[in-house]
Amino acid sequence: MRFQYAADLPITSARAKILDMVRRHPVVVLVGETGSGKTTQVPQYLAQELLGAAGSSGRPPVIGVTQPRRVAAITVAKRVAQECGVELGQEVGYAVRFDDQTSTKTIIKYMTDGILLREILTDTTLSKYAYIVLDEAHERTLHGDVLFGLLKQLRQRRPTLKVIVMSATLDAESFSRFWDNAPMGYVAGRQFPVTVFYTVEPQLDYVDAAITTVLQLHLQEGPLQGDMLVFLTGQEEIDDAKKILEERSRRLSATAMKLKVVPLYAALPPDKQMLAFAPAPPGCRKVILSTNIAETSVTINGIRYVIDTGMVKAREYNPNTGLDALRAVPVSRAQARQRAGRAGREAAGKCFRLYTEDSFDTFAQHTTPEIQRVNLSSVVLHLKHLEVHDILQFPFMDPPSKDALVQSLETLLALGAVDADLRITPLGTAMALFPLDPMHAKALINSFLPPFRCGRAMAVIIAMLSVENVFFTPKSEQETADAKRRIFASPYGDQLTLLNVYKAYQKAKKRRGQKEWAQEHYINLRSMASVDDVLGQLLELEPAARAIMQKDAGAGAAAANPTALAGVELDSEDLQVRKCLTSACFLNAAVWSPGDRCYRTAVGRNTVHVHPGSVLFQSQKPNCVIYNSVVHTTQRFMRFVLEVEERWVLEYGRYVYRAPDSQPKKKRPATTAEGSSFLGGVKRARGEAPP
DNA sequence: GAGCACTGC
Repeated sequence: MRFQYAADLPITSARAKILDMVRRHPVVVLVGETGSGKTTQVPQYLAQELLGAAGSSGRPPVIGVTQPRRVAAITVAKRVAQECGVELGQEVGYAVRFDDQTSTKTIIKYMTDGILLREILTDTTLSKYAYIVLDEAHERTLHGDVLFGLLKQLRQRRPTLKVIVMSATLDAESFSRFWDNAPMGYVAGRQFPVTVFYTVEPQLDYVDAAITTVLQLHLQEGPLQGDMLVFLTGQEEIDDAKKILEERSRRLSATAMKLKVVPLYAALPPDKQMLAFAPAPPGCRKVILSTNIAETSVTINGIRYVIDTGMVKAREYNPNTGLDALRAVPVSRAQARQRAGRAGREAAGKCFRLYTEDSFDTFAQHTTPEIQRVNLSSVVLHLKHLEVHDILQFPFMDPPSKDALVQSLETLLALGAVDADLRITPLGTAMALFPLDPMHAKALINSFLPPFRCGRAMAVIIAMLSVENVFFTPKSEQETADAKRRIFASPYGDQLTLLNVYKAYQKAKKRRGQKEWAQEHYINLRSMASVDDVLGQLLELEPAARAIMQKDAGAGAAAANPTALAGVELDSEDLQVRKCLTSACFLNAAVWSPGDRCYRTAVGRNTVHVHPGSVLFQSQKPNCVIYNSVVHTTQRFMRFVLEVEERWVLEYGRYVYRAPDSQPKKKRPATTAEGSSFLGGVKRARGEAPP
């Protein structure tokens, strides 16, 4: 393994200082701006340090470098392997879900933070690692923040483990504080200057303002001076803006350079996404209309102008209702700076902010860390599995609200993943094996056990639910797409429809016609391929989960499932699937309220509607449904809805819906203030915890 | 009566 000093990178001059800090301190915070080369170079410096010190026999210790995104882990590993003159997967490798390119020789291992989190489940002290480098820590991803707390605890048990936290933003003091005042090092970046302009007046219609700005700029700025990147909030907005922009640019004088407008958002199929990266045809300026996917996830060459509407669609989770909201909100100042930076990757650029400087000052300093915006039941189950019993005392850098933590414990208790003492149960241990939401993990485990026995179908459904964008619907062909897909529709709802789609996909694959099949039915083939990957992983993990369950049953524990609804030997697959899903998703039940023509959630009595994308949107509304998720946009919509029997919900959820009149409770109880009726209620059921 | 930011295991 040879090393190249990459003398032209800003970080090279700081090498000695960085190594000195790492030698003298257990934890170091490195601040390196975009283009500093820290991601590729620091792990190489550490590798030299290790190889220099080694009188090694046997397996060398590993430098683990985490990244928030798969593409980053893969591309950086490739580049570093090349710089070191080694074959990828030997001394330098990467590991992401479904793709592990490492070997026993691997010294530098790039990986997603989620991979390291799962490795801790099987190697709780991360014994093979000498260094853990947490890159892009400023992004504050859910997995990254959980790793922060776990590594801080782990360092007490394994003081020899060294941690390097790398961040791109200057305010790294908060990281240093979290890590007991760890020393900070700075590495200059290589970023061209970006001149920022604000509007003088606030803009009422930012989409219109964006379109006007694009056209004005296009006419004012010299010919072929670079492409434009416009940040908007979502698919619909982008498609609308594209149409208007194309219309108006057609009316430009014949002498003006042409505009090529390209949309960019995650739901776009890969071939259409590629158009945003292709250079504009000669004599043409490219305008990319993008969601915040262009903020961090992808880099487009040739951008000299950024137009920032200052808005983003952000997810907010309400622990009191258990429901998600997706709303367009102002960006944070850090986000706005990140967007502006996109204009200065190759040369000096300009950024036009469609808001006043005064309003910029009112934006939040940073985007709220993800851990404060999501349902934590999966994270809490993971921590319980790692024997972190007192979740409220876990060292979160920015702790989630107590309500959110308590609510996730209630969910786990209702599912039977923890017992009345909030200790993980065998079922919980089995659930934690799966990279799934706890409800899905429980549905999958149940499906392989009597009386359900629909494991294969359930694994397919859960795999289909855990990938995005199975259906691709261009706005102009919406009716054709809907009609083509109607053949998959199940009268019971979306989960069984997804099963039908997968069965049709498999048939098409058998006759090697899946490409045509996908095209004809407006289905994203790449999503179907990831369904196959997920399905394979679930089926691979399942025997271990079943072994835990059977061992527990053998030890004299209660039967895995209530038997009151048994007799399913004669049930059809549809019926088995519906009962099995209810046995795990009973908290996500909603009942039709004929008076006000909407559904009410069983927990919390919130008003919800069937999502327009559901097969049940147009049909007559069943009395009782379970849903996969609720998202609050213009209204609260249930996504993926399935008709079930109300009595199944009451039976499987009897520890939750245990009111004397056997009606679902009126309101999700406030567990913190008023004596925790739900939690307390289940506690009274001690000794007969839910299955 | 009419809609889905972005990651990741």
